[in-house]
Amino acid sequence: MAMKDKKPKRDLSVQIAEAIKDAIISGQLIVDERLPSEAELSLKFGVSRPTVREALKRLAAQNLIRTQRGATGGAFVNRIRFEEAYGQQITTSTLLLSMNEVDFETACEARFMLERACVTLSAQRRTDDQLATMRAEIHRQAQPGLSDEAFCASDVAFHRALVDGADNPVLSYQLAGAVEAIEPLMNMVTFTARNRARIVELHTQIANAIENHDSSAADQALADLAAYSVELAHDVREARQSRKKTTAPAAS
Amino acid sequence: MAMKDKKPKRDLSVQIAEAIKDAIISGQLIVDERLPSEAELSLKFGVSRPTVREALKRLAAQNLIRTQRGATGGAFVNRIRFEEAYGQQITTSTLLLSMNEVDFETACEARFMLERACVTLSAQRRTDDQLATMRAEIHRQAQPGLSDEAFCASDVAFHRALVDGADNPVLSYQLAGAVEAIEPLMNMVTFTARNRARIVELHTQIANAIENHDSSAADQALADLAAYSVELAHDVREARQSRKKTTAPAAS
DNA sequence: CATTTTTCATTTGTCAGACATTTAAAAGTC
DNA sequence: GACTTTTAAATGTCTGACAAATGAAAAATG
Repeated sequence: MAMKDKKPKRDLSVQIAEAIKDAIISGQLIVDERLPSEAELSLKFGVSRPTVREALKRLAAQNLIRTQRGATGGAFVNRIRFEEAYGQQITTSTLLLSMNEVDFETACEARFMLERACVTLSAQRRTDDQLATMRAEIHRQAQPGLSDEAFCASDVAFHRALVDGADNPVLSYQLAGAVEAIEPLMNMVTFTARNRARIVELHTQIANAIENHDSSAADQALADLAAYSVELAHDVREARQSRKKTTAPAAS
Repeated sequence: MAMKDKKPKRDLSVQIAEAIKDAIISGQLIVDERLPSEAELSLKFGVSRPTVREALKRLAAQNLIRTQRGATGGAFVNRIRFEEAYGQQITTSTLLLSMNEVDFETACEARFMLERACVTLSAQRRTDDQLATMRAEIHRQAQPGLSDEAFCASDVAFHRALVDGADNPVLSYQLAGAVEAIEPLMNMVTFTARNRARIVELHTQIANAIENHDSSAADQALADLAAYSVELAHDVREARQSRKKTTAPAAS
């Protein structure tokens, strides 16, 4: 006898949320279309209004619908925009990393490999405005009194401009998660003046290559930056481990 | 006077959900930690239990928590796993594409640029098992009686194996969205025998390059496949437009 | 008639209390 | 000790109600 191994008994609000979600994905419900009112949905699914509401809240949390109060209010199918999708992407990526499923090297490798996929296009398509942003961030990074957090934030802004230079929102969307999610890990690094000088140097190489529409030079500079980031993280980890040995010895 | 433009009045369940979410992201609540019961949360936030429940359902929809009934039950912080994150990623990517925010060329470009970021690593690290999977899918794709859907599914499986060859879960996670989300668009293409032969040929080139650990050859073959995909989609669009002209003439 | 104001019905947001169901631990039984 | 029963705690669901928002219709006003 075939067992239905996935559905011992699923919560009603989950079932309802999935039914509506499928209707949206399959196109039965189109963008900006109004769903039936909660009372109508209660009748339709044969459940109480709180249950329907929990289902709708699940969908709202995924940005699939928005709700509006008032006479002509209700729940409407949401057009998912990149801005909102960014947020979800960043949250998920951040948690995936912070929950120890991924070590720094792996995340860093993924981030730079993805970014290298962009620079080829960025070298071809970058606008003067995006280039100016990159230059401005480099200039900021070279200033002496900058805090580590501000340095990292500028680093993110630099790479954001670099990625946006590819002029492909799908790439920007994907990279947003990869670049920003790694920022907290980067923030644990204490950058020495020498580290910063090297990073600024590499950033300048990238900007120069982008300015000259030189894809391969940009790719090479980014590869160097990737290697240097891993190296830095490696040093940090070693320093931490030696500190650990000092505080908790006899771990052979 | 400075207006608080973002917070005219946010719903209580949203506020509570965000408070808990921040606690999770900031590490105040760690993985598998139990949240207070719904009754306790009601007291703590000064709201009713249904409101707390709606907040918890929002978090559950984002896979941030799971709930369990019974004496030792409650809401627990979820360890986000790649498998679950895949699902969200694919859903979001699919909707972003299907809601017309993105045209096929853009999505296709992003997908193949990202995939090219993987093949370098795949060429270095692929296991014999992954290579065998790729060969098997190629063999399936070459069979004559295959439906378009099955051909596309095999295409996805092939690229999935290719991506997994990079042995980097973060890359696999990112690519899963890009590759699978585009499948519905690919399914609209009716593949002729000649199309398939060309795709199989390119897949074989990729597999050969991966087998020989030849990164640049793999990259080149994938670039060719990208160009061919865009070409195919272009033909499909033209055919559709000419069909449109036939049914609605006088469009110059 | 045109315009402004008021009223009003609709819909979501929130609350209170209750019962059903599930689950594991505690108590009881052999 | 091993097994069964009871019990308490927690989520899941229901009912009914009121509050708040909001647009539209109705009424008042010029």
